Amino acid sequence: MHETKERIVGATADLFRHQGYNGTAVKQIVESAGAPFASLYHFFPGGKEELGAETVRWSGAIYGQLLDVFFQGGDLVTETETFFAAAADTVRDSDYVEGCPIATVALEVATTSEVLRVATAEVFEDWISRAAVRFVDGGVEPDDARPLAIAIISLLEGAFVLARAMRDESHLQAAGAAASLAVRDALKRGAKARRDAKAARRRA
Amino acid sequence: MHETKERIVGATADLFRHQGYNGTAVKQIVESAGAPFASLYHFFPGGKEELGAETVRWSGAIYGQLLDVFFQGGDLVTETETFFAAAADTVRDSDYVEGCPIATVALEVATTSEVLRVATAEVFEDWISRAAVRFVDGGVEPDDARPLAIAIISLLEGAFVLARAMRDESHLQAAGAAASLAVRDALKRGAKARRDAKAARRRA
DNA sequence: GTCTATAGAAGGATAGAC
DNA sequence: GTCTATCCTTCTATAGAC
Repeated sequence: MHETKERIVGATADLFRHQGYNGTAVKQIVESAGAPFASLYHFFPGGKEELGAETVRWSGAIYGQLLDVFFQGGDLVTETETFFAAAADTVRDSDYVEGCPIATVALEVATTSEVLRVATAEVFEDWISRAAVRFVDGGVEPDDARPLAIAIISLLEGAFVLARAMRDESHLQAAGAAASLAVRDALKRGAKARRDAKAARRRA
Repeated sequence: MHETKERIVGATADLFRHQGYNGTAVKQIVESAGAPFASLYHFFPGGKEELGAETVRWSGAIYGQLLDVFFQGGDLVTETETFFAAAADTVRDSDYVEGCPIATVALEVATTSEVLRVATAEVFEDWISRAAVRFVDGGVEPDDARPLAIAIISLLEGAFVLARAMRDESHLQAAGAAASLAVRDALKRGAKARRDAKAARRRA
């Protein structure tokens, strides 16, 4: 990607995460990116909406990689707890400015811009299916993996809302405990399913 | 409350839930409320921000009553599942327009308006403590009640984000299942604590 | 690809009559 | 408390030179 274009997207991602889509002005973006105003419309002929969609997909991909960083096929329970602890640290250390780069925009545009809604939906779908794969690797039954991924991501997103509004990281800890419980439950079911399958094979 | 003022707040609440704070223009509000433009500044000398704060508190109180409707001291697990099922119905029946009236605004203003942030924080605190009381009534240990309430509300908020963005109610079902699990776990701990206390009394 | 300037619409807010 | 008109700012977007 062109250097200036990348700076613009990066600056936009920061601003979206802090203020959302409607709260971020195009002028503020180019200023923050140190980019010429005309460059924005050169790289994004579709204007703010096109830039917004690309930014959503870009930061969605960046954050999606975090799932790969935290879930590496070790103990799923520990990894889940570490994941939420890291989120708690981030939100606190940023003085409750940093949260999810997608959620604010997603809620703002869900009913007002189909282009942007689709972009946020694709990011969430990527996160969910990516997490589900990791969970299966970790011992969760395939049928349980997607609902579990949805629950984990919902807990994270919801806790970010509470934590940022109330300026209190403990919400992410409470959500992390619930996530840990959900993972343990899914692993228990996975272990039972494998035992049952083994017993069935023995009978056959 | 004065009739016109109430109409303005009600219309603002609808618009906030659908488009958020920054996405809603004051002109749109008075138009939607069928109210004279000047009335807005008569009732809310502080302008959009004051109106926004009052709207957040008003719809927060309305939605808080839903907790009392769904959690009436019956079986907590059933009540939790009914609560999430109702949320799923609402979001689907509204064609994924209706979600939480606070979350969008909360994320938008968390770092840009202290007045509005405090309003959203107070609503969330009300919801959490209100739910925690209900959970204790239902058999959850006092120390477990608040974290459980935070987890339940996080699940609901996060699932609303996913459901609206992806136009799929199943996320609320997955979140509801996790909520149900968390409640069952808390009830198990509550029952055990009561057994232990009983045994301790017997020994004494 | 970048510059300056500006159009044109929409935003929040106010004045002053009634 | 409500009416109409309007101010000023900010916003997105474009024009046209370089």
